[in-house]
Amino acid sequence: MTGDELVELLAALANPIRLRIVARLADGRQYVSQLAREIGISRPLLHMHLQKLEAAGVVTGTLELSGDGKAMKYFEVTGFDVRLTAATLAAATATLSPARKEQT
Amino acid sequence: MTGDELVELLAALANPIRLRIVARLADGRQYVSQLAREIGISRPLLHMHLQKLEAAGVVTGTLELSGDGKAMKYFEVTGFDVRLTAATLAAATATLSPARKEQT
DNA sequence: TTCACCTGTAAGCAATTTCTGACAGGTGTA
DNA sequence: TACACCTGTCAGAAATTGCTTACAGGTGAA
Repeated sequence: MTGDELVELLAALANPIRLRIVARLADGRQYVSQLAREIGISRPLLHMHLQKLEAAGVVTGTLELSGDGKAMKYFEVTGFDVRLTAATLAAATATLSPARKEQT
Repeated sequence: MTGDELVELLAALANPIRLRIVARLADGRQYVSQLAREIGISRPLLHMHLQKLEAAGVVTGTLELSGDGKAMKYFEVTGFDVRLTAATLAAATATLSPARKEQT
């Protein structure tokens, strides 16, 4: 995992709502609308959070057609497992993309 | 570690500059001005980042008087060690402070 | 005194993140 | 047709974060 990917992962998890999403999905897969109801947030907001979690590789979504023909997008957690230590962070930092200042 | 503390820790580490700070300090303690020069950022900016890292418990700073009487603030990494898994996150999420909507 | 270091902080701006409300399209049932 | 579900997206407000510039005070040496 590169330093940039690690930053993205940490940023994705550094949010109470997104932690609740992960906690809920750790108990089993769920589709978007129902998940929004359970967590108590609006569907567009949940959509945004799920995008960040999926981009960071924390969850994955699959669009399925339920028995009665409705399109349902189910999300579930991936098997991520990351250890945070000064040493592991230092190793990841070595692969960070360079800081740019006046790079046009 | 409570859910709120975890969020603070993740937020503190979810930044390239702060990762570089941790990586540098993992090699040994250093004082603020020198650290700013080594990383290549301004001292006020470094000060702000160090505050976040210290608030999250990632680093600690001690103000010392060097031999020639100058006040130097040395920072070093703490021995943090956190594992990120759907299960560990779910456990921490259980202790999150409640989401407030219209709590005046 | 002046210079070179060290520390901290406040004001203001730019960029990003978070969130709401409104919209659009799909299927199946009454 | 109308309603109840499902999906997605966009525009704009609100809040937070990141960063720069400028300032303040300290010590020791020339």
